[in-house]
Amino acid sequence: MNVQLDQAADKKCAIFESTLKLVRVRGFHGSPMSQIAQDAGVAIGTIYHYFSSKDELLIALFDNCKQKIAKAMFKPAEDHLPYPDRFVAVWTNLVCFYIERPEILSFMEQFFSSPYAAVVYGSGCNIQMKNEMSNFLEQGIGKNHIKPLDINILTAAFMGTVTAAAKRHINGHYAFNETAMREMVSIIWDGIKR
Amino acid sequence: MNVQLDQAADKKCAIFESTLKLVRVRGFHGSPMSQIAQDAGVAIGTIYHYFSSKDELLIALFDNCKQKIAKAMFKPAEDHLPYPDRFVAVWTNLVCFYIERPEILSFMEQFFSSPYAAVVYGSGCNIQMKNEMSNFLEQGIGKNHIKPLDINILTAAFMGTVTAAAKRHINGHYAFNETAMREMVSIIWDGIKR
DNA sequence: CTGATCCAATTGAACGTTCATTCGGTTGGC
DNA sequence: GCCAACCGAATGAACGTTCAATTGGATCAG
Repeated sequence: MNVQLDQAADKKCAIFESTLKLVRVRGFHGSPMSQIAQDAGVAIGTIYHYFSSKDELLIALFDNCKQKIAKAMFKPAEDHLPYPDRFVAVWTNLVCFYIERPEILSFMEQFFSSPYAAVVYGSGCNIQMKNEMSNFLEQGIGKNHIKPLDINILTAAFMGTVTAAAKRHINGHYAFNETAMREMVSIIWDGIKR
Repeated sequence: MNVQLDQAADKKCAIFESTLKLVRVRGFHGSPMSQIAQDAGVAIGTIYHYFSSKDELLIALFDNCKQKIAKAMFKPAEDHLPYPDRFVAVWTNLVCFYIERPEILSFMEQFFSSPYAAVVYGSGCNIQMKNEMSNFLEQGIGKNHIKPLDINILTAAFMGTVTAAAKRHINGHYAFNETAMREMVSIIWDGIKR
């Protein structure tokens, strides 16, 4: 039973990874189910056993990525760092995660700037990540580390700089080493700190 | 002759606008040539008279958008504002432009996070916008208004905050009025100013 | 242990649809 | 009469999805 579940999880995982890989280089557009299946080493029918449609596969993959992102950002070991250090850590964690897994950044961006985004905005299913991020920033305001700006402004500044930095690194415009990342996170930290 | 050119320009323009409209709500994926033609009020064959393929249409549209963006950002009337004011103006101009024309933001984002981006990165065809933006920021460094950070870091911070703010406004998460925009541009300005 | 039964997991050929593109024909200004 | 602009039915390829058939592990009666 356990073995079966693991096999099923493995297959789902393989389908997810193949989808990420293909979507990054070919777009949603150029990633047919037939190629996803071939790349994942399963039959087309198997994908439809786990996901009722291509749309559902992409939405499930989106949820899966969201969880991975949240896990990569907030590490228990860093929970009790002084707030400014923790801010730098969380920002850097996310940039590093995106740099390590460019296909996830690409997928998330394509997803958000596509009609699928409506599915997510419409329902309340992105509450989890929003809350974790919002909580973190609100905590900073509450403890007087951050100016009392609207949470949306803070979130936009945070996420905007993260994705812009990661994209620039990935497309080869600029190598964001440790120094560059510290410089960049300093820009936003200097801008929002009390 | 002049009339003919105008008519041709009108048709190209109609095709561009229809493509933008459709791509925003349906994605590249769900924007068939047949629907673009119908929405633009031309025959499919007419599109192929102006563009040799769908790919070429999308790349031409990308270039067209890039020019519009550059024009919206840098207004001659603001050229001689004190640098800090001009910085705020340029940042705000771009956010406002994207908010007014969400289909252009959506198209650019989809374009950049799709395989088409490689076409653009590969050739040197985005030199113009890069230069205008780079010049502006380098000018700020040269005149001691901005910290001497790498131009890529500055550009990433600038563009990242712009797109994040515009996206948040467009998808209804938060209404970026004049006050909110000033608060947000202050974050990055405080972070990079000398 | 044996063999009967069951069903989730898996397969890929087949189906109908939709797409990008083509091309032979029409129009209208010069 | 010429040619660029324009048209849209026709074409063939590619796509998402279906489904009848197969496998193999789990369950259990005898």
